[in-house]
Amino acid sequence: MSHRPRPLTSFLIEDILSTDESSRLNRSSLWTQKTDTGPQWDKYPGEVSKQHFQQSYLGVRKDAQCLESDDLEEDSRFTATGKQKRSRAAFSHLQVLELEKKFNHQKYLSAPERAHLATCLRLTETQVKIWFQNRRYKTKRKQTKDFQQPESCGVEEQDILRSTVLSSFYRSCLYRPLPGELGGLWGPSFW
DNA sequence: AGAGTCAAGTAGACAA
DNA sequence: TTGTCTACTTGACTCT
Repeated sequence: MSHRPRPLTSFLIEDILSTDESSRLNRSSLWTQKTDTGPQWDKYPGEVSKQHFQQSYLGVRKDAQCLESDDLEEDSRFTATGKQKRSRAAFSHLQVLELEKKFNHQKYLSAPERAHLATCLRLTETQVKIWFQNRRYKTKRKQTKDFQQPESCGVEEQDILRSTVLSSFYRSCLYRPLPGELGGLWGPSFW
């Protein structure tokens, strides 16, 4: 069986509008990822701008039909040389927010902490690990850049972080939390 | 169209 | 040997 990356906008709108979680899971199980990432069905809504949402809305049904009627789209998932295209999961703003919160608190995670965070955020441990690796490198790069460009030193990292996360949140104005997100980690006290 | 972003891939180093 | 680290690079995607 070949591994096919899930297209970014596939089922996006239906995922958001549907309240039938099991049907969403069934559809997402059509796809397996190249890595151990697993289906990413719950990760896209928060990353999509209103404009992109509106554009996607027109095409999503066609997209879903193609997927259900199989291989019409097959060619688009592979390069001209027959190699599989690489997929890039887009974490939801809430996942990023929680990762950032954790990162602010501690730059390195132990294995149990990583496992716990991964479970809470419905990510794999590898995704959490890679995110922290990338985040540390990003921070270091930024510090280097700031050192070379002292005029930008007035802005605190926390402010940049906050604006990034918030703008991501406001952009994705169509986000609706899943039932499971309303309690626990994303409870009312969170905001 | 080109620049920027970011998750994932790669390579080499290190520790247990 | 295995797992994780840094320091990049790659490739898909978004924004302007």
